[in-house]
Amino acid sequence: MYVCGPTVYNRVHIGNARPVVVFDTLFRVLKSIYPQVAYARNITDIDDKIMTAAAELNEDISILSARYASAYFEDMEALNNLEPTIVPYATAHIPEMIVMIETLISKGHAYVSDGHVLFAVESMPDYGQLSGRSLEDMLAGARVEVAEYKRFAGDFVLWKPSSDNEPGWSSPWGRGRPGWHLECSVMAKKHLGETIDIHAGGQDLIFPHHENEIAQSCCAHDGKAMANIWMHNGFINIDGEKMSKSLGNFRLVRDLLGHFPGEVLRFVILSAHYRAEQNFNKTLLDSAWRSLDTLYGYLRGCSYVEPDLNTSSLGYQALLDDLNTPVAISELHRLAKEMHLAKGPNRQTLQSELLGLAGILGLLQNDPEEWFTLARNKGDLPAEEVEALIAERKTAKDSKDYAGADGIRQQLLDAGIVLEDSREGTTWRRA
RNA sequence: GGCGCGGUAGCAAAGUGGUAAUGCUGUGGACUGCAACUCCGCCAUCGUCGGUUCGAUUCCGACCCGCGCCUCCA
Repeated sequence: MYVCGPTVYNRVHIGNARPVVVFDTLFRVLKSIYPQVAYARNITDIDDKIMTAAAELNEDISILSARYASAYFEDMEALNNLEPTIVPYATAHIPEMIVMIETLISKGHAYVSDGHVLFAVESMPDYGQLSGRSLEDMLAGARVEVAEYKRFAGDFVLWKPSSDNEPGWSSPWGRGRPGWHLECSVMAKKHLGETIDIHAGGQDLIFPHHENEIAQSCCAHDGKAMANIWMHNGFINIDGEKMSKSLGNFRLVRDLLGHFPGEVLRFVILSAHYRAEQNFNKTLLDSAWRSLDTLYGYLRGCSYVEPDLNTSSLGYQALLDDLNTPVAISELHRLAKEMHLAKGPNRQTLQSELLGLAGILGLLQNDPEEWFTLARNKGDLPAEEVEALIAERKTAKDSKDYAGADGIRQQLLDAGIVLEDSREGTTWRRA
């Protein structure tokens, strides 16, 4: 499986996280079926946007891209995403890119023009198939001025020249850098082969990115399909509008993580079907958090059992059916409640089944006790102080001093602590 | 203009030709010293209008509304 990764020139937003979470879940599903799954997610570390950002900071592009690549890994890990099996970097594949360009030129699919190498889309009869566009459609909708070095308006760059102060690599066509689409074709081929099983990414990549990848790979490999299956996730909107810089409505993963556990973000993403558009807002995050609280609440106080995936369960079967995560999540609730009401050994069975399904979703990965009690912010009341006050309240309660007990409870509530009394004693959680 | 997606309860979100999962919220009750948690219950006829059908939210058509891509973009 190949998933198009980020261009590392700034912090990623929640929209960038959606394909990662969705296809990480698919990765987990695949691993539950196949002994070996090769999953590549690239890092695009050479691109004009990176060059612009580096120039603004007067910084070397390799330093800037390394910094944002590691920030990316950090953010993705916080969302419980597993490491892909392969993380290829574009700049580590320049020689292979040059080879592919040479192949395309020799087969008559690419031409050199004014220092550029361009892919001739007219040389490929099926061009546009993935996105359902004809060449005429593309010309009709063209909103950009056609660069004069192009033979045909739809032709795209495989290699472009770099000026002396721009990063570049020497090539048969002079010093330059690769076009964006080429990188993925080359990395997919090198690490996964000429025809891969699944190629995935955001919906917006269908055209032109994936269309162009297909053109490059297919033509370089004598017509072999690039991927057997293409999967595209829908967009995340903010208050009904697309996230964009001009609207200033970007939600960086990093910033959201300052207010919500990573698992809450993951839960939100998985609570909608991956192909559907999703509208992101605070209400959604809050209600996801409460849902997770409910699930962890059932688990709290249970002794640990090994997760055990029930492959015939409704939840797992739903995932096999085009990754129906909303149904899988609803099964999480069903299992948790059933477990809660179950008696005897049945309870452990249900618990391990619950954890097994949650594991495929990458949810419920925290220790239930810590989920409720771990301090999240600097000013949070330390657990020891909470415990001390609870003990104090118990003394008051035991002597029927309910006013005193309620005073302490209120004091804790003001500090963001909610108490829950039961026969076994008092537990607490951070609101 | 071309291509495409969607409109299901207050919010979110599955789903099916035979009267609609699940979560959050709200609400009635039980539990509790009071709460919180938990438990039992309640809250939708599926954008509009036609058609096909014994029967449609689910199929077909028209219309209305929202959105995306066609340019870098997850």
